[in-house]
Amino acid sequence: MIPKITSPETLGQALRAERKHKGMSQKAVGHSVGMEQHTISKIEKGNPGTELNSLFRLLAALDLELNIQPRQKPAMESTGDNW
Amino acid sequence: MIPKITSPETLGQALRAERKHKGMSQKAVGHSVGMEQHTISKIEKGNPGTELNSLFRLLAALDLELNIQPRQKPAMESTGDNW
DNA sequence: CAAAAATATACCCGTAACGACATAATGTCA
DNA sequence: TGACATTATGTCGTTACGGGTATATTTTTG
Repeated sequence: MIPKITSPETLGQALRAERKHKGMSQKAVGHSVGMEQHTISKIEKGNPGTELNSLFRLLAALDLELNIQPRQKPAMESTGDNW
Repeated sequence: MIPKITSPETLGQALRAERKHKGMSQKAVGHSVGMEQHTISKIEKGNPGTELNSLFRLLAALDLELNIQPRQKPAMESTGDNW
């Protein structure tokens, strides 16, 4: 359900989903672009200190590109809490 | 002409375009989210070491969100070349 | 269930981001 | 042209990334 990407956390979730969708492991993806497995792990977990450098290498590994767009509706949040 | 965003450089270009489009200065944008003007400058100039942290604060300042998508065609550039 | 694979953490180290502040280099406009 | 605004660049101190390596924890699969 395509999460809105507005934070390192949501970005990490989206990246993980894409990786899984391609059936690859963190190790495989990382090594394909010279990154350590633990770095991929941190990115997917939403590490806010991740560098663009790393982000774009990961995107390359997954054959993805980025886009920016106007923020959409606040869209009532999600992560499992059923208020 | 929406550049494909696949590197810190192209991301920086896109962000600068958006900021200009909104008629804001680096200082104004930065201060609105607690960032230094020189940090905005570096981001727009394509600093690969920029942290996601900073990126998302800037996106928030500009009221933008991110999206990931499959890489598009190598994209033979531009002006109507019908090849 | 056990064994194997995948992911999350941890530590050390070299490097660099960012805030804070300052200044130089450009750009804009009357 | 000069005054002002904007953007680029610099230093210092604090903090943390990411590579490298190792290990713990979780998930998958037979």
